[in-house]
Amino acid sequence: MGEKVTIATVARHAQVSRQTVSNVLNAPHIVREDTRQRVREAIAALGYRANQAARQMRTGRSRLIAVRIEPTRDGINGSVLDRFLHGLTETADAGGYRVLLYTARDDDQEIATYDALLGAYDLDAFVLTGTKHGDPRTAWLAEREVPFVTFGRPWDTPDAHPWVDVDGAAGTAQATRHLLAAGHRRIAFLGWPAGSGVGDDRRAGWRTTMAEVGLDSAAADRATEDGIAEGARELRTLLALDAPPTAVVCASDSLALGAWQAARETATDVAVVGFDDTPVAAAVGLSSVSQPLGEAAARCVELLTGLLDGQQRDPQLLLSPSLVLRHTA
Amino acid sequence: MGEKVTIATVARHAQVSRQTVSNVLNAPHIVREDTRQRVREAIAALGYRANQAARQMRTGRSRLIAVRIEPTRDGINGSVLDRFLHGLTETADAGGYRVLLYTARDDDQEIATYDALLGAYDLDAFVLTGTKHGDPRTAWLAEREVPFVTFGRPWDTPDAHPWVDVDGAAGTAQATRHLLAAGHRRIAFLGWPAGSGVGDDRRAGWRTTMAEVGLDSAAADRATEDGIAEGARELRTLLALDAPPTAVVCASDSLALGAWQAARETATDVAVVGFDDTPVAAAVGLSSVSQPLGEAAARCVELLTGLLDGQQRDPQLLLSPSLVLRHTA
DNA sequence: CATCGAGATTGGATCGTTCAAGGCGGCGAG
DNA sequence: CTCGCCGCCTTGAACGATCCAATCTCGATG
Repeated sequence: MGEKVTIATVARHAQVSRQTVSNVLNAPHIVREDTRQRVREAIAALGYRANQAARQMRTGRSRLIAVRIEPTRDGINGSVLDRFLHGLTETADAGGYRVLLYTARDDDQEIATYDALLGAYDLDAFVLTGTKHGDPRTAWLAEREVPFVTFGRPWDTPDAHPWVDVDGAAGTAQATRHLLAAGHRRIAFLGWPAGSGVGDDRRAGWRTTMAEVGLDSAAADRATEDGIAEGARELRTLLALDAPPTAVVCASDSLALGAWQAARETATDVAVVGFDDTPVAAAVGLSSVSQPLGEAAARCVELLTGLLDGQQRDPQLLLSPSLVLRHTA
Repeated sequence: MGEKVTIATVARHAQVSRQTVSNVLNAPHIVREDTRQRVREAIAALGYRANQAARQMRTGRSRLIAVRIEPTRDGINGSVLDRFLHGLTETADAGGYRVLLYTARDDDQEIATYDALLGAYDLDAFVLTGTKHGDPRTAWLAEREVPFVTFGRPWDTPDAHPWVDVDGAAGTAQATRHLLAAGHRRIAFLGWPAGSGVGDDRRAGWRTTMAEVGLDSAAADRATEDGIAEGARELRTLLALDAPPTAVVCASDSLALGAWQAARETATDVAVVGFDDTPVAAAVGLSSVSQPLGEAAARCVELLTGLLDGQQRDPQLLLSPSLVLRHTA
């Protein structure tokens, strides 16, 4: 098996200088057609691959993008990350970038990791999944002018940095409209305590849709921590109302699954729609709002590569989820 | 913000040569105690971080490990990868390595990716999740002496390369013993068609355990493709037997979920145990055999770093799964 | 025919690190 | 006293790419 093929090997083989080979790779338009052709053939014949380390040392860019992989919190909602990562990797590959993983227990440690990765590997960019109010991580990155995109809107200052997100309100609105069309009038919402951007957004979609058709919603609005048991508990309180709901829109599949199980236990016919279209929803036949994760990932990468290659494009993007109907609604 | 800190900056600050700084980092024992101390202080004071690209160019090693992220096949079983990846990333970080992702549609493309990654990034090692009979990927890697570990045994030639795996037979055996202890005698197995190493292994655990207590198992052995519908279908055929089983051990949570649903529909009391302890199992309360994924990942990394740093250790490792009891068994 | 200039090509320097070889002072042995 | 060795440190070169400035080529032009 041959000794390693460098740019010099290619140059010799194609009877040109190193610089010409480099130009063919990085600025093809300034090389004469036939020369370019000859160099390309030599590259193919020798199986030459540019050494990233050498390129990186000179240019300071690594063509590496970092993403955090989280400790699979819940399990039921956690597996969403999986699909996102896959999309990210695929799109990045297509653009000549690679995806590097990192973990962190908290924000401070995550910032320390940024520092380490930037220092040692010259990372080109970061993708953050989810942001919260007053996120220290985005501030740190922005201050140092490190390119990054978040999957999830910044809830305080909408234009602070590039982001891609899925329109949660549109998702719950769609679910609510579907239930209305099916004849339901008393439609409840099962969500998280006010204060989380994502949760409030999902609640808003339901509330405004109800208001649009002149239905009052205040009494049928529930807020609780995420979880199956919590979903079941809240559904029972809803059923205890004078005018119990005939359908429930939920902020997560965990809550939806709990609600569905509770409804079935009490032999009550209640339509349920979850959120995220997790494997669990698919497995038990739960209708759910599905996020276009692959597309979201692709857009994140496109935004980043656009940023890195200098071409500015619209740095904010809101995607629409779709409703997956199964047998619970 | 300061200009970049290189090894030369540290050397000047500590009043030594570049090489001495390098030695403190890579071979501390050959540097005198007080000098070492002085250099370490300078490193800390300046916030120096070794530039990976430069190091890599010289040594040909990148401290990068690649893992394939799969296209989330089923969904129900797919989310296992997530936990494995997290464990991998965490352990790798601790050992000073980073994890790089890649995708591939088929074996040929995967091999092409190996080539590309090795050529451009000087990858140190690969982690493969799952192997099949006569896997071309392991052959390719072995031929080129690229370090790699598989999560999953090679079924043809057990000692061909380093691997970590979970003892599937032990898992189904444990499940079967649990059911026996609970008084069951007619215990069926719901698995995949013979020929897949993993599937045959899981079946064997059940069969030998049954044989040990003198119970015949042939009639209650079912083989089908993976899936919820398939699990439900097979359970119905089992219930149609003259002596229907009172319990079923399954090769996957998909099959188990299908079986459980079918059993409940027909109002038959059948104990069900799944395999993999997926989020779905947790959500619906399905008992399942749980693989120690975090530990498996950690061992994979340890094996690799051991290999890379020259110290040989036992290159094959079989971990024991554990039975998670919920309310289906 | 000499000159010009645009475009293509060339050689040298450079990025930050590690490797290979060599220097220097002190200690023990001949 | 001298030599050799050893421990500790320093110097020069190299890894493979890109950037920069200088040079070459060649057709067009005065």
